[in-house]
Amino acid sequence: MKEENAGENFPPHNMLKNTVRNGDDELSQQNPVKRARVSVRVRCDTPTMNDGCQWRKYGQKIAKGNPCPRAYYRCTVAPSCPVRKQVQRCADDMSILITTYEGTHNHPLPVSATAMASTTSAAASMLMTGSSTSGSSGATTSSTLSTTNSVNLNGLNFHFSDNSRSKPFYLPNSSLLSSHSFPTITLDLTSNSASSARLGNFPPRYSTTNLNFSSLESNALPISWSNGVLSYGNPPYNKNQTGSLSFGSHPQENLYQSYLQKNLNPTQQSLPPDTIAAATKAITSDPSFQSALAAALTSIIGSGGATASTAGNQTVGDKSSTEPNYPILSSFPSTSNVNKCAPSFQNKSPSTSSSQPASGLMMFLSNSYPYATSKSKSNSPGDN
DNA sequence: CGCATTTGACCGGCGC
DNA sequence: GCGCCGGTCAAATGCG
Repeated sequence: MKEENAGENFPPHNMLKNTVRNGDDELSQQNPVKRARVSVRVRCDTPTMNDGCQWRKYGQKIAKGNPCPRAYYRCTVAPSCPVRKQVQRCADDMSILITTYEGTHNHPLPVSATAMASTTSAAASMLMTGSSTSGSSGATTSSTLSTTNSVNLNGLNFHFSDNSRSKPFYLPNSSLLSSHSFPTITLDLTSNSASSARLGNFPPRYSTTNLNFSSLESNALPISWSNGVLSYGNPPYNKNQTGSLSFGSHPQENLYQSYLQKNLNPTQQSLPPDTIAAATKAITSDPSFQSALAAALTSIIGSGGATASTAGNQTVGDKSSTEPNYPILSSFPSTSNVNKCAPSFQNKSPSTSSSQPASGLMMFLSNSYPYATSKSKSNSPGDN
């Protein structure tokens, strides 16, 4: 593996990125053809969201068409972690924060982060599977005129679009997803009003995949937490962070894997080349995915309160996984910074963050919060 | 003192 | 071939 990024990359010796574009490298290793990106849209007034990972800002740029600067972050949990994320506020609605994750963590993540990550990865994998297949059938969607498919899962709207052949982006302003031809999944966690508006804007040609969680509500989260699969506890990493959920015995990685094995396996696309629609269907119908999704959502919330309250017993799943590579494609909205987008509670707890009650979820999803920005620092160094 | 963030410049890719 | 835009690097500054 080339971790050219290895934490050391910053040191001045390669002053020129010359040739080395890590992203590509990873890309090649992980996905020969294309790499999926997961974009998360949430209503958040804070500069960044919390996803349980540590991020280091390495750049900021003003994208054309969007008055708001786009910030670039790199995962610092592990020096060699290639994962990057871009954070940008939606020009149309400044209250919406768009975070795009790219790359795969090659280190254990905080539980709260992994939960989200698994979800995103699953979605991403599925997307990729579908996209790849689309090569032949992809036309299917496009031919229909609309490259976007949406499915409603327990109140969650999943929007899949195939962008491999069309323009990558769905927001007028942004280039946030400018991935040239990388499939992109958008998890839309904005409130209905916002998201719907936004989605409405998505022209069929946009090639992104969108997961719209716009109407998340308690009922929307059928979640299977109860399964016992998830439990709240203290994450291995962010000790600072409170809200975290952990998986009882297995890292959610299992969910992810099982999910992949069942349906997403990129290599062996079990999904009918039918396209994204099929993929969407498959993914949405897959309980594992749902669980993962639920986990992810909880994680978001959790970052806030889950632990706080329930934390009593934690089942820390911990990094049980010592596995070198996490299947995680990316982390979710996160927590890394104090500014994390989270409920107003956070205002109170500057330092750490995070103990927001689950109720935060609703807030998180539906309301906007006052900026809590302070200086963003990376989140807890994890415990490691 | 060390670490993270900020800001400007540079490089590469893509489109025209 | 030129210009534009996005993305990343790197030095400087600030804060803890």
